[in-house]
Amino acid sequence: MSFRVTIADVARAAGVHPSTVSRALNPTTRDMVTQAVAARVAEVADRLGWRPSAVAAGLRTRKSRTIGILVPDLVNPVFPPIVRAAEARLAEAGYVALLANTDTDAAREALLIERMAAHLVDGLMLASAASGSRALELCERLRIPVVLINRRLPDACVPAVVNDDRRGMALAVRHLVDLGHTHIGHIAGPPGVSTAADRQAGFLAALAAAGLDDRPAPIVAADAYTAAAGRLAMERLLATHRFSAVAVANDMLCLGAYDALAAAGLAVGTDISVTGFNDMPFVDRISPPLTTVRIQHAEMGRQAAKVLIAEMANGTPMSRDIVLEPELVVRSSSGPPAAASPGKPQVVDRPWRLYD
Amino acid sequence: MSFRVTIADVARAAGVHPSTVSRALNPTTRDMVTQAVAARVAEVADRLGWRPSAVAAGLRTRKSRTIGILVPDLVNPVFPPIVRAAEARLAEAGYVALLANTDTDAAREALLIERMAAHLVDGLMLASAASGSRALELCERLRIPVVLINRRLPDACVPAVVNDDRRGMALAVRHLVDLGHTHIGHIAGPPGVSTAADRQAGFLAALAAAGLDDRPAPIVAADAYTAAAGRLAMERLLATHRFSAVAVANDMLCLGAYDALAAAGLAVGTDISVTGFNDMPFVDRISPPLTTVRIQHAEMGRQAAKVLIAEMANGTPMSRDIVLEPELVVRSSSGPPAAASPGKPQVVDRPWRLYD
DNA sequence: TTGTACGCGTTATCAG
DNA sequence: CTGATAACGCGTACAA
Repeated sequence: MSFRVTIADVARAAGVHPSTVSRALNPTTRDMVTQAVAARVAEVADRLGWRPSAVAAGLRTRKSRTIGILVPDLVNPVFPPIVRAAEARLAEAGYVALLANTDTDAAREALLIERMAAHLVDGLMLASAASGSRALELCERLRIPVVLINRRLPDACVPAVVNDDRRGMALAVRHLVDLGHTHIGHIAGPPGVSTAADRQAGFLAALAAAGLDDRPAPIVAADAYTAAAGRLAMERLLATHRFSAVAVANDMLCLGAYDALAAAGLAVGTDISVTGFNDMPFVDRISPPLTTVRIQHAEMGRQAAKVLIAEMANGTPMSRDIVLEPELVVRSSSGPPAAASPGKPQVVDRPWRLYD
Repeated sequence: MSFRVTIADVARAAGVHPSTVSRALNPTTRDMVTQAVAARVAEVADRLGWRPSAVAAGLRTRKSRTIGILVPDLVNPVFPPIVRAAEARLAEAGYVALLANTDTDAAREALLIERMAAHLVDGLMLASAASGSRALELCERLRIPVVLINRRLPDACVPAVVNDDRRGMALAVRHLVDLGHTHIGHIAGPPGVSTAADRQAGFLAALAAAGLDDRPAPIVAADAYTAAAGRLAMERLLATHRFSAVAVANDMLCLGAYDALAAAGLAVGTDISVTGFNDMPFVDRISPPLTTVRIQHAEMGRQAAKVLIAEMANGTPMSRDIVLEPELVVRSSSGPPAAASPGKPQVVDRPWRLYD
């Protein structure tokens, strides 16, 4: 004997046909049935403890009220706030979230998408878009509505919820310029990722706007958005260039950059200024607290959910990306160039404490 | 026309009966058909691009190859590593993870469990167990295998994967004692949570073991495992007791405790020693780096997945909890009592810098 | 407004 | 070893 009570059980107990029960219990078709019947059916269903089977309904309707969320690595603190907000919004709308980590592995990503497709996800939120990925064509073939989070994809015709990365990085550079820095370096993100390209573009544009583009800017690209890559990048930057400030493409990279600077005996915020990007949780409590570009984590998750829900309703993807405005948060990792400190004379040719 | 290719399509193309296709394609029943048939069917299925429908299979088998993970709040950095590891292990076994945040709201928790039940989850990982929660009886009624993570529940007959919280806290206290502290306070976790009770018990036991139980220990319980609650708790502790060190029940609480100490003009690690619990990501980079009890985050997620998988296979819950051994990580937030510093004379009656 | 009949894609259970 | 048949639980044209 099964302990599951089905629509047929309710129908029997209420003395009506299963179809009627279905109509009475389904909010969208309730008005196809007499108020009286609806009430009685509802009462009986409740009494019997009936619970709709999302699986059976899904098989019939080809909709699972389920959406998948793919992140590269949940342990990266940028993602939890986004995922959390998205999940909350989706839950409100009656959806359940499937979560998976791709490890930025294209094969794994494809596998996960296939698996989620098998579970008939109604939509997919991709926070892991990279240029090499064939995720999008896969989703298109599978006819799964998609929304990109945090990253765009070149000439992709799927909606994306992103930050204004150019503007955000420009904010950081402008801040450094205002502090008096004239030799500003950049640690860029990994190639093939839109945030890396956009932030680097913003960096260069801001430098130009400040009239600081007379010489090539010191730029090193990190291999990945990890602390280890950040350390390596900063080490290379220190070994090959002179600068008094570095605008870094990502907070995670900053952690490694801090390590490299510490190892070189340089004090962050006084010897060398550092700015990050994301304002991920806890960078306000590291030492020194990081000046960074705050993105709207939660709003990003909410908007992504909203876009996806709309897309699933309309059946047609939104054409325009949603661009969120970033905001500069000034903390102690940035300050005036060392030689410009009160009491120290400004030396024109070499005004900064350097690693050489 | 539907773009979905079904078992019937494959059967037609391969010239066999749908049942045969099912058997040939299902790894567990493959040996019920001829090798030749299996191969041909597989080839045809592949050529046609057949993808199994987990939903249809689930309807029939009453198994969704899906498991739910409930956390209080994904933004709390303890959880991502656990969830990530669990998801990885589950994915290996072919499962998909449904993730949801309960906000430690019992009603919301119940709703989410019901919803997941509707999706026919094969199992549930609960990281949000609190004493008031009726989650467990709900799961039992719904006949959903459960594993508890990080927290136990009194007299619950479901398996749990937890830390040895008593031992962990004892490690921290012992460390403080070894440093020379004799007046050690405790900020406890919220009532009704097993980790709070166990860690407090460990604290008291360690104090007794050190012969420091001649007077009642300064203990304040926080309302929740949040930074805000930690700050409040530390403020109350400072206002009412004397101590040179505090063993705190949780890293999150420590963040707030740091704030309270800073506001009181006390330097963590020198004026007042602080130890945490969890070694959550980034507490090694806050200022000062936190001495804390490291739990095996990833292992906890892996074990939980393993237990659940076993439980689902056997149909019967494991009887014994899995207890993971914690480890003390000493950083700069703990040091000898201020008055014991080299050069400073030891004053018997009042050897600590205090907040009064 | 309600009942009839069937399909969604798969698998379990029989026969053969 | 393979084929036929019936379910799994629900939704929905269509008919009444």
